[in-house]
Amino acid sequence: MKKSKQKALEKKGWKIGDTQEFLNLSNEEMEYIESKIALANKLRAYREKKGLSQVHLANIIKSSQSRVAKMESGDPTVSIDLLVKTLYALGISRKQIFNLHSLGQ
Amino acid sequence: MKKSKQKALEKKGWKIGDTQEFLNLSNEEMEYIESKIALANKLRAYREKKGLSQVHLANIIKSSQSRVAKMESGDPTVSIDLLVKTLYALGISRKQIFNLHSLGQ
DNA sequence: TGACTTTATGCCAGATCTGACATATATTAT
DNA sequence: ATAATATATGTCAGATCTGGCATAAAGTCA
Repeated sequence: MKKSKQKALEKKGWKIGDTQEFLNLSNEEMEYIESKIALANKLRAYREKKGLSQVHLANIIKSSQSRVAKMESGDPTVSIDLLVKTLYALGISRKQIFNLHSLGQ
Repeated sequence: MKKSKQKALEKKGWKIGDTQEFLNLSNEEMEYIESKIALANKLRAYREKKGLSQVHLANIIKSSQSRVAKMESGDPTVSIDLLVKTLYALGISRKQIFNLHSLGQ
């Protein structure tokens, strides 16, 4: 893993510890973190595409501007659940987020 | 929404309330619940494909059999985060779960 | 049948997440 | 430059989630 990437993640608030510990981040952990960051990027892109401010989006989902900022920055205190719920609130479809088949109803 | 679907969700522990309230479940809420159930189904399919019991999987991810059972049944007390982390622990790739582009590193 | 394995359900203390607030730092327009 | 708007960061009480335990129910096999 590149040092630049470590710096980027640490800046986002992920407590990595020393380099040794960082290098030992398991693939699962990296996949999870990168999933969150990718969802965060998707959220920001959609919000901006709709011309909404973070305050406006916060009102729509009944949250706060600070939480929206944290969602979009990939803050470790934000769950994938919150990101997914927010993307749905913006009108994104399930197929646009997940590679999941229908429930076969 | 079909009555049969309501029954199925209520059996899983989703507190829907009366029919009126159920009918008012927003699209976002339905998308969210169905996303979780789809991930739950995916998890069970992968675990069984690998020939693992819930106990074995619980050991791998350092959790408990009961939590694995709840994950696979779409229990409301299980987060998408936990489902995603568990899928990654089983070796599923990000692309297999999300329609997300790489972070462009 | 009954022993054995697996999965499901209920519960709870401790851990994590959330909304909200305050405040700081951009960014934009004049 | 400075006012106005937008975004970022820190904190915390209350809400939600998690692992683990106990126990029930369901499935498997001799």
